[in-house]
Amino acid sequence: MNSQPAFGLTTISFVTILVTVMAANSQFSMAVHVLTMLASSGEEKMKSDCVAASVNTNPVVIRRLLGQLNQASLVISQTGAAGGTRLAKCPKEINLGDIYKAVECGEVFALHAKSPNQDCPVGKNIEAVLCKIQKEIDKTVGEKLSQYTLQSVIEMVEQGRD
Amino acid sequence: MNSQPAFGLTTISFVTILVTVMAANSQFSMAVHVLTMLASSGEEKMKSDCVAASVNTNPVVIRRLLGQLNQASLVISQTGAAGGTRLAKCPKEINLGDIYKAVECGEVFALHAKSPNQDCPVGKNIEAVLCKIQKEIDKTVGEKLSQYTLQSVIEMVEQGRD
DNA sequence: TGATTTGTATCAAAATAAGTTACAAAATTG
DNA sequence: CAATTTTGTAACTTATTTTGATACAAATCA
Repeated sequence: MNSQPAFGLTTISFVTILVTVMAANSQFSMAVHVLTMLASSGEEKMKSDCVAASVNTNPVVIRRLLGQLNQASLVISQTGAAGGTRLAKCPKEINLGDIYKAVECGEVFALHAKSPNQDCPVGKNIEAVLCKIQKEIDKTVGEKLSQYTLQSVIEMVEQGRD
Repeated sequence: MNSQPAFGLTTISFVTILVTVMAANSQFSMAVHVLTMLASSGEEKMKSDCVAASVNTNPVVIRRLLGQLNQASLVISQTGAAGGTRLAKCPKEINLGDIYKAVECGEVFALHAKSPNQDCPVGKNIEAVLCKIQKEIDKTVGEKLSQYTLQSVIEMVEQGRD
């Protein structure tokens, strides 16, 4: 009777290529923690076991994280006995923006899970608009995070000490 | 032999109080979509079925979302036959910062899942530091999002139309 | 050579997000 | 006022994402 018309159905195919990257959630926090630990150890290499004990997680979780930080050239690792990881640059030369980029798949909010109805004028165009906004917000977050160096984080951690 | 000392263990109890809030991920995107739909309908109330058809989801998902937007005084709903939802203010008076606040539990990155080791000088203090940074980043995101009004989103959606 | 440590694959578990069904309460319509 | 429609919510299921654990090869050192 007075029922509003639903839009026509659209069939959409997705081909999902799953690269098994490490998940991304509290990883930024963990990464900052890990790098702060490495900084506190100076030139000396740290083992994943020791870092894991501070972060309170499994050494493998730390090693996966270090893998990403390594790819971003923030740390240097060495295998074998007496192996371990140390910072690749000094704490003043690393900022939180670098870390965010290194670990995040990098979006503040997610776009629609399912594609909206393409037969609706709004549904057809909203995704592109949201995508544009998303990119801008992420850029803003990156810039803001870049204002903090790892050195400044270390100083804040030290001040908090009682 | 030369194994670095692990920090002592700390037992931490969690009491998780689960308020069944709607989850928070692509909800901001959905919320913007929903409000754009309502705006396009002007004074006239829209039904959750119709909005759901555009977003390509279940009407209940939309109603849950509308509940949050209602609490934030962004929309007005009416039950019963000939019921539905309309905007509570005009699109120029709603900005994306308002919407973000309304739907998000509101953090760009998560703090540690498990509390870090309190016997480690870094573990003991890193959370507070990250929390402070998190708050500042969220503030920045809110401010940036506030630069977009719903009206401006509508205009962008209209421009994308072919 | 033997011990140690990273790197990575694979599996398991937990947490989170999204979707569905069901139904009471509210409001309109005839 | 009875029938119909629509929101509001609870309860449940399913899917996806995130985290944690085990296992082991390759690298490195003493």
